[in-house]
Amino acid sequence: MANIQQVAQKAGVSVATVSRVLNNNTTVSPETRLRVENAIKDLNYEPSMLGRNLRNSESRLLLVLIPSISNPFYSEIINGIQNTAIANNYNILLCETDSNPERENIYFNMVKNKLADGIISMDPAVNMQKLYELAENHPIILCSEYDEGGSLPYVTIDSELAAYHAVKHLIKLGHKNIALINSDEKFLYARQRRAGYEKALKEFDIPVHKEWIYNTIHVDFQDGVQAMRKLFQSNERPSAVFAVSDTLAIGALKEINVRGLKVPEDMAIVGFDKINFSNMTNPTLTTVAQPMYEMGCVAAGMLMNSIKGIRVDSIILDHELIIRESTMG
Amino acid sequence: MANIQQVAQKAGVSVATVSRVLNNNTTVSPETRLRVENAIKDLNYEPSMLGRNLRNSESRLLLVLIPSISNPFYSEIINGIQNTAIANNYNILLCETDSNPERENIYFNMVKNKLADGIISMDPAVNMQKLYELAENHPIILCSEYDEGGSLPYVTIDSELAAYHAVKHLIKLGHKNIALINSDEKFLYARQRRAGYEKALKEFDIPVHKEWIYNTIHVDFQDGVQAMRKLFQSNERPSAVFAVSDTLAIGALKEINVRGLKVPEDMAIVGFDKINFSNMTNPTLTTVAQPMYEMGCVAAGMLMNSIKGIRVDSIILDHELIIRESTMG
DNA sequence: ATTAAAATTGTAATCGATTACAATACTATA
DNA sequence: TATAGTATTGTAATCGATTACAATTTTAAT
Repeated sequence: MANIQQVAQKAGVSVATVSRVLNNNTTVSPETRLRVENAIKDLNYEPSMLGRNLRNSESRLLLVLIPSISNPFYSEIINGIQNTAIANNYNILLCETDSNPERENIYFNMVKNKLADGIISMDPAVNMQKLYELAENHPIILCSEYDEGGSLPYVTIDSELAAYHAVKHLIKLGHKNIALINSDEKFLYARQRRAGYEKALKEFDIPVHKEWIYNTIHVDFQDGVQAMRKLFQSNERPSAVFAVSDTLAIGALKEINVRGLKVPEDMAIVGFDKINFSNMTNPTLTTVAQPMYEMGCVAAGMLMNSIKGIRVDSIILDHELIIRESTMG
Repeated sequence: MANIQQVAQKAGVSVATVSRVLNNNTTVSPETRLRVENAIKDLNYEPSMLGRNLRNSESRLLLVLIPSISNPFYSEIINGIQNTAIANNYNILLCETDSNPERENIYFNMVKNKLADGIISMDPAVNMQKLYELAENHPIILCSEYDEGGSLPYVTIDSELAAYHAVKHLIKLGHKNIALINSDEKFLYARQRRAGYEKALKEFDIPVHKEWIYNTIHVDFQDGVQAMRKLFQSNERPSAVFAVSDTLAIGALKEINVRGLKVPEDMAIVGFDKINFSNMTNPTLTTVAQPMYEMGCVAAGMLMNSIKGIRVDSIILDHELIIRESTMG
């Protein structure tokens, strides 16, 4: 592997000139440029990022923290982040925390060790204290998740409003007995979605049934199944369910099907996230779409600005209710 | 941010000694070690990977090429790769090609630029010619996909045998009219799975119906739906379908449901891959499991060995038939 | 022809680590 | 005590780029 010295020698110039050609920023005479370019081709030279990064004190890598790679919710966000990053000569280091603090630590250290220039965190279970410590010296953006009243910049949607819209949609369809399958309310988004749920009910003078609110431990398919089982055990059976994630909704759907009931005739369902699979179920799932791709792009843009030293402000993006078969037959 | 010089000064030693403490390889006297460790703590020092990587001529990053992040098939493999990498002080650069040659080029350049130490490719549409060029100077492992008769080391399963087992399972259940939803046969795995399908039929003296073999363009849900529609148009309707991917199978399942038919009573289905969602459909999907996590671990191990200069041999792992509701009611 | 200004190129320091080799300090043995 | 052997530490080169500053060449204006 040739290095910049060898190119310089071959072209009969100094390394500075080669570097100038490489970064075509300062003036290099056309003839010299040509000589250098030929030398580069002849030697099959590729500049080493190791040298460049050390000199520039940057890795041009963005650390992206997600709880789990297999959660399809993050796919499109990651796409947006990655495309934006690449367009700006950055790349991403996708890291799965499994909500495991040790893992998290490894990743935080990567930033301290300059292996990454900044962080986009999408982990709702992230250790906020450590994140703030890190934020003193490194750019950090929260994506989808955020810290209410905190000082870390974020991109997200208005979860309360989105939940409100989802539940209102069910009410407009004539449903009064609407259950909520929520995740653990230690998560901000869970509290907000519950607030939106209750707000819609109150607006239409529908009392809130504690019995019809179920909190799951995780946000997996099986939790949805479990939740639905519980709801079937309640005294009066609800006629509709709002689940705060598609995966939960799909679990609920399965349990309803297993009992021989029809969606939406016997039980309507609304999910949340518009994951790919929500379109593949039978019936297809009504859900709330977050602008995931855009969210990823915005988050990446914010982080890169922050790295450049530009101050960034938090952004709240619009959601959209996607009405499909699970509520409209 | 403190650097190694400052630590050395604070501890009253040379940078060499600090480096020795950092890598605790050569002998450092206990007292000196303590002084250095204290200086490290006092200064909140974190070694820079930029300096280390340049000096060591390595990035300790493994490039992982996948066609699409949102394809759940890769999740577990990636998990395996990442865990193995981290355990060995490596990390992964997860790159989505979208089967786009330009994108691919960007990633290949990252290796040439020393931003990554090697490649694990899982992209069936990868440009083999370029991969071989790259392989002259950089370690490359193929995972799941491979190049028949080629010289690149790979980890995979025996696709033909797996397909054979899947179809045999259907035959043992009494099916004779078995359709095949295959992907584009430009892919090796597609040709192999077709071979397995035909082998099973021949073994039981069942003729191969051209009409019942459908090749999709992509491997998405909608392709499965389309394929099933076509199969419903054939003169004699098959009683079972073997789809070479779960996503296709789930598409087929949807189309069968839409027509008011029951799985497996009216039509049995076998998928391939055991993606997470294959367990969440109604009915749950009989499928062929590849040992994905293990495959990822093995691939990562092979790549790291290859980087170390150790010669590695290709490996074929075992598959497993997962019998669920879509064939057994 | 002279000279100031502009364009081009080179020299050498620098980023932050690792490590071969040299130098020094310590220990044990005769 | 002298000395060989071992343990510990330091010096300085090195990885491969970038860039401030200096030096040189070219251009243009008088």
